[in-house]
Amino acid sequence: MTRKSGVALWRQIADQIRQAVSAGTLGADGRLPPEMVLSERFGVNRHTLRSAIAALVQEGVLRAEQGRGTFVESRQKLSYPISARTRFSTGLRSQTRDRRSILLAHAVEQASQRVAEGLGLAEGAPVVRLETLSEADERPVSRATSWFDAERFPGYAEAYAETGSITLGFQSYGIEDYFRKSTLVSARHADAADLADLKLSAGAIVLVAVAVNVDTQGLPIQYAETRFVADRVELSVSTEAQ
Amino acid sequence: MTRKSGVALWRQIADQIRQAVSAGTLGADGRLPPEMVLSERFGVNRHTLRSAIAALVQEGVLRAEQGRGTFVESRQKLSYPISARTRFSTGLRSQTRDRRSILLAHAVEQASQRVAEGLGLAEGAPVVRLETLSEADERPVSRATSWFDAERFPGYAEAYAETGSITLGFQSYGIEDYFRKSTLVSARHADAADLADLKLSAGAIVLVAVAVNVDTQGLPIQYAETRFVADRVELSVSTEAQ
DNA sequence: TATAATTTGTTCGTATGTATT
DNA sequence: AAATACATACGAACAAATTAT
Repeated sequence: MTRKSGVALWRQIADQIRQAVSAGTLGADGRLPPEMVLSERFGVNRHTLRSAIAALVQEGVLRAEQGRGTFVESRQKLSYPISARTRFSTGLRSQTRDRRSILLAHAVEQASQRVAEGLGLAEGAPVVRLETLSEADERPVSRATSWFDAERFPGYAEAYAETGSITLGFQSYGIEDYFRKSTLVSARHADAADLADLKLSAGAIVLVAVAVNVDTQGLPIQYAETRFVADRVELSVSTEAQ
Repeated sequence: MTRKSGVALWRQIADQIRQAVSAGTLGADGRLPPEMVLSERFGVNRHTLRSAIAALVQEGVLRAEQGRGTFVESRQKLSYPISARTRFSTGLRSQTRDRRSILLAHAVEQASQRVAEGLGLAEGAPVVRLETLSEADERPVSRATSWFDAERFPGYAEAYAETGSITLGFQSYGIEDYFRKSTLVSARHADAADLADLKLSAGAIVLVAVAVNVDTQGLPIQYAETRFVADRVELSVSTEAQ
């Protein structure tokens, strides 16, 4: 194993273990092999391997018990559906008990070129911006920034704050139904803000979904950029029966 | 900025710059501020900043010219459509001139539980495995592992090698049309094999798409796991008009 | 054209973190 | 626990290429 890549050896090993565990090629029975075995398998010193395990214990991926062994903390990935009927609030309801969204901040601002394009507005048009955080089982899952046309939805932030839901927020403006038009999915390292909001450690990955929702007439009503914690979430695209 | 996180300072800075550039908050005019300015802005020594820039130059994100400055190499992301009619070969045709797929290896093996489930076969049933690499403009874009029912498609690897296309390979078995049934999208750090095949540097991210294709009767005919270079690819999900 | 200013590239030295033995 | 080797980070100065005056 080489160093010099800018990533310490213990973190490289930690990443490999995290991945092998999630792929099921390591600790499939819930238990990791002894440190000596692992250190030989990865070709590193036991000290280095222990640093990696310590980091994963800190992250909540593993649990080490003196004299017994190291165990996998079961953490199934949340599967987030993406379809024409995608709703941010309903997608994960069945998979987790305690799920909630938190409104971190909101403001009225001028639409950037990107936002204006997504909402079909002129650049600089007034838009409402919502910053929200979603948690499942007491742990952060996603961090979203949404924009709405401020002329059509004045005070949308308040409507959202009262109802606690995007869908219910729209209902107070007479919108009974809406559809997901498009979703662009990419992935990148979490930035400083994401690291703080989503309580991640350096080097963590976020899945980024840029989505446009439209009303029944096909007019854009929401432009959103959601950052999902890649370790905890997968996106499920169903394309059958069209 | 802290060290000791297991990720070198220069790499943290590199990640920040890469992201700021792609977000347009840095080098929007195609030119980066001088090293002295950047090193002060990020609160690091000029050496450290230069290491970060060197890594991004190596990656192809930036270009440095002595005496002139450091410039942004425009590299638009390839947008890969995901829909019921998704074809691996046709998706990117319009966005790039030189695109090709390379068959790295193939074998007949016994279906693992995961593969068997995807193809609707019994665990241990014989399957054909294809290892392929896709390039666009001389650079690796994706690395895929595909499985096919060996009883229904004996010698599929040869059919693929001759035609150079999944779609044409199916045609030699009388399958004129097929559909993408489902796609699971996740993201992770590239593993050692991905780093080598996709010519990436440590810490790089891959978008993983696990897909099932079905024939017109709805029977699974292909189970595939594709790793896309996250820096170069975004997945585009269209969900309108259902 | 000549010179100064700007900007990237290189070379010292020193201190600390990381990994192995 | 200690010794050793390498990678990372900072500081200062100088060299080389380009641009502005």
